[in-house]
Amino acid sequence: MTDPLLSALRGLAEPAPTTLPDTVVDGWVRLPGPVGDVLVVTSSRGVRYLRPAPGTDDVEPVLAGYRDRFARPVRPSGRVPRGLRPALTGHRGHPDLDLDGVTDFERAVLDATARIPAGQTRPYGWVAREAGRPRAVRAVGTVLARNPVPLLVPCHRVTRGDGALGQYMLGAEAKATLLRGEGTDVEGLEALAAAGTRLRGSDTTGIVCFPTCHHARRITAAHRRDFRTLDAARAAGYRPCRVCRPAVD
DNA sequence: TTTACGGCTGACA
DNA sequence: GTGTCAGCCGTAA
Repeated sequence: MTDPLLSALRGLAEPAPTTLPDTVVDGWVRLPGPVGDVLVVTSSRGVRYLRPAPGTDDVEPVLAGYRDRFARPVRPSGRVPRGLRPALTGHRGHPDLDLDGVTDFERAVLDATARIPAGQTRPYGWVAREAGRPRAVRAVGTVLARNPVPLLVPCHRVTRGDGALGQYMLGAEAKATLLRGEGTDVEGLEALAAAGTRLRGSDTTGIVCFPTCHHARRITAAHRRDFRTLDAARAAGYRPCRVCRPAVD
């Protein structure tokens, strides 16, 4: 005679049956991404997790990482959330995200990062300020290092304060590749960093921006003024751009 | 409760 | 210009 409880417990160790509703079990799918295949885990509410896919078919280490972090079961799924493919191929597309379980600070950091337009970059310090903790710059790096959904929350657009690209979960080279793919002039950024330029203003408007700000890029060479610090720009009579917000006024 | 740890930053040699 | 150090701060163990 079989003990029903033992039998049920044994069932827990088996792969989740495909008849389980999506609200209980999350599903993973492998998709091509801008720097190689990715594994994406989705709940009924949206994308929860994205990581580089292993070179082999053995996806178990990635799934184990997911279970460890979220304590939720996951099974293969053919379902691709709306907007995910376009988001991964550089087109407009914003799949729903399920950021359940992240702390308030983490959410604020991810939200701020998600507001950085494609083709532009912002420093860690900017993210910290936008997240409401201007001094938690280092902690922003920690949060982004464990971004559950890189590429979708574009942490590759967050750079060091001096303009250097900085580190990235998928490697510094991937960071540069992703930025180039979005039309960012990476070499130009590095040249600015080397020159100590952090802000760029227009002497016709008296406004300073981050160099990648859409407004900064329209300033003609004759009217361009580069600054090393915001204080220097202010001393010269410039005010921060209200779009890229190098500072709050 | 305490400690250690980072995708950082600014100051100083 | 480059290298080092201390400070910073939210998490996880």
